Amino acid sequence: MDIQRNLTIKDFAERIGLSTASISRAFTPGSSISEATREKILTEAHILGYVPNQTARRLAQRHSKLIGLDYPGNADVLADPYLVELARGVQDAAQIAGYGLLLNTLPRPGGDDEILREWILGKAVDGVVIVVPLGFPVDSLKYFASRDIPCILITQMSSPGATVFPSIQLDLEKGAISALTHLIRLGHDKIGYITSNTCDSVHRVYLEMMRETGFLDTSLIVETESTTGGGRTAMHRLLAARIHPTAVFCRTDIIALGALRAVKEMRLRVPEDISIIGHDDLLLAELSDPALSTVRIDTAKIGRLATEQLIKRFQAKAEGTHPISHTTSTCVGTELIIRSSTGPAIASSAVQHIRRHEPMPVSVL
Amino acid sequence: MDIQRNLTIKDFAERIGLSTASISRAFTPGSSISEATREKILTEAHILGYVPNQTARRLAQRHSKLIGLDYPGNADVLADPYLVELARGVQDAAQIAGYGLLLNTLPRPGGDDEILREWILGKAVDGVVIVVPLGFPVDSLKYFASRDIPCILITQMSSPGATVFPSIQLDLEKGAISALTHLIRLGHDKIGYITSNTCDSVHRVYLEMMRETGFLDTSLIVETESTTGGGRTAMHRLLAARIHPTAVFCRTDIIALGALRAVKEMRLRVPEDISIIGHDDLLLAELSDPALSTVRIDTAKIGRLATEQLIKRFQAKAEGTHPISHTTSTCVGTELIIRSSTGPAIASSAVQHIRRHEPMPVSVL
DNA sequence: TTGTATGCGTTATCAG
DNA sequence: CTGATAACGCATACAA
Repeated sequence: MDIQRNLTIKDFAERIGLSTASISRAFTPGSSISEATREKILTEAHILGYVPNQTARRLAQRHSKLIGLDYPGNADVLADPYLVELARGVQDAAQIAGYGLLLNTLPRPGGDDEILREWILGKAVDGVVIVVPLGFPVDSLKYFASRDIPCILITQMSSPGATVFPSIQLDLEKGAISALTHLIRLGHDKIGYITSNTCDSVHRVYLEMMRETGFLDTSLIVETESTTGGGRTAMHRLLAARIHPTAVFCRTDIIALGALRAVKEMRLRVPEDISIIGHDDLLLAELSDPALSTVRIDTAKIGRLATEQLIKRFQAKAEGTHPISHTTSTCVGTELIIRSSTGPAIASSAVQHIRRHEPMPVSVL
Repeated sequence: MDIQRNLTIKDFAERIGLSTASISRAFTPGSSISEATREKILTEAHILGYVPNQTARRLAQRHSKLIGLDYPGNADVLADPYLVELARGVQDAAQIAGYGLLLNTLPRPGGDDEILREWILGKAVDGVVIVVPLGFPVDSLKYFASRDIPCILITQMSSPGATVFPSIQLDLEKGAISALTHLIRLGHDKIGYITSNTCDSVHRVYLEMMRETGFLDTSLIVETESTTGGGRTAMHRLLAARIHPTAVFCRTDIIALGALRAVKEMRLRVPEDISIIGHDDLLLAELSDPALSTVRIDTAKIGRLATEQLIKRFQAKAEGTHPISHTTSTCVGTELIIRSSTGPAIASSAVQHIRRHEPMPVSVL
């Protein structure tokens, strides 16, 4: 019993003496076909190795069963643990619903949204999850809003343009406030801030709280990219200054990990000499030494949520119903996680002048 | 100038007074069309928002421009940094070549290769990269070898079944030998081994070298899953024994990170009291404290290599030429990276009896 | 170089 | 419930 290499629905139908329509129906749940013939077709199919051609199916059904994940501005999605977490949530939800996930990880010649054009206008995907970095011109996406490929945005709360698409909004304010309050209560008054994003709500919260408490010192703010290298360099710069902070709030755990390393390189202790707190609560956060205090945000869940909502939308569309508003938005909050990298600011003023060694040699660049 | 929602090639052709064939040709590099008309068509298309329907294209061209990545046995691809690295390489190479990547991350009802069936028999993908864990019955994949969807295996050298498909073979022996030699030269004679895989070449090398040197003690071997939790538990078990190792070789960096944590929980120092060496050289390896000595393997490169070879194969097939042998296999080796988690076994015998404190409280379970 | 007509493998429509 | 046939949107001989 040899298996034909290219068994089409027509061949298969002839082989078992039925019409192509019946075959098709056997593979379509909920279609009018007797259980007996469906059973027969399915077993025969398994024996002969017939599986409906997915591409043909998608063309006829006018959907691709594919979802796109786009992160405008950040090309290296799989290099950023935060985005991997997010992608994981999206992938899981997509696959559970029977959808495949397409990633956009490389910048393309012809602009960032070249692939979005291809996806949406070319109907390569049924929907797109767009992770919008703050400061990104959401209006540039308006072009796509009029097409019939649904999109959902993952963005920060009070971000402009959330009216263009439905969105999952991250409410980072409370978490940021908790983190800073935590440091202030520990007695810190020189609180540094290392960030990869100077125009988000976390940054705003930092500025406001520092102003309110009178601790604001803009020389304690360093902008860098969200890599360990960036965090390390930034922290070294903070430590090199005459007045250096006794606590540092890092916008991402990745930055915090780099900062942690820099502190160790200067032979200072965390949290005795300097407290460090991160943001995101990556898996790594718990693993570092000392374990990182951070602001937890369930990234995978956000991805899952976005995807489920997206799928719900174009399934509703397929059924002709539009029960979900076009500009629905769901909010997801954050939560302070206190581990071991933050502590009281007792001896810090003394430390500041005493501890000044050569940095340790760094074996790996 | 309104943009029609569903602009098909036919509509578009009529709009600009040309045939559908010309439109099609304009979007097909290397087809016989005058540069003038192509130019015109492309600009008009951009204005009117016409992009060829990908699905229809794929059907007509009989390929999906999609590649599948399957990891039989491990469902949680995106939770394992090692596999993420691999996926990154695959994704990059795929996207550069204009292919999308489909991941299989969830176990499916009806067996592990259910989705492989769908992919290969349903021609949902043009090719599949299969990451074969050791011990996996490669023969179960033979069923797919006869189909015309090319597969490539990523597997360990001297793994059976590499003749079924072309493969990228990981040569882990030299790296393992280097790692163990490194520990032996440092004076260690009680070398533990924590692994997630008891039937691979690393394990074999460990056994052989321990036998040769007369250091073999099977009570120093612990099997666990490749998670930090697994590594931690395993290390605690080793430390609880009467005779505990002065150095431990961990099969993965993830395990090593967990082990490192366990050592710290017992208030022992790395590498003064216990040396730890990992395997894979994840990004995290360099970040840990102390930085992890490990066996480097360029995982992303392997993914890239596999994908490039896969794409080359079905492009050759499309052109009717078969320049690449069906059982080509490429070897990729490893390299020892010495950082700070390994050191001489000087005081270890003393330590063994002196240091026995209560374990530190563990804040996070 | 261009246009015409047929095929890609399935689904959906409409009779029976 | 089942079968014939027209879409689905594009690519590609083939003819012009």
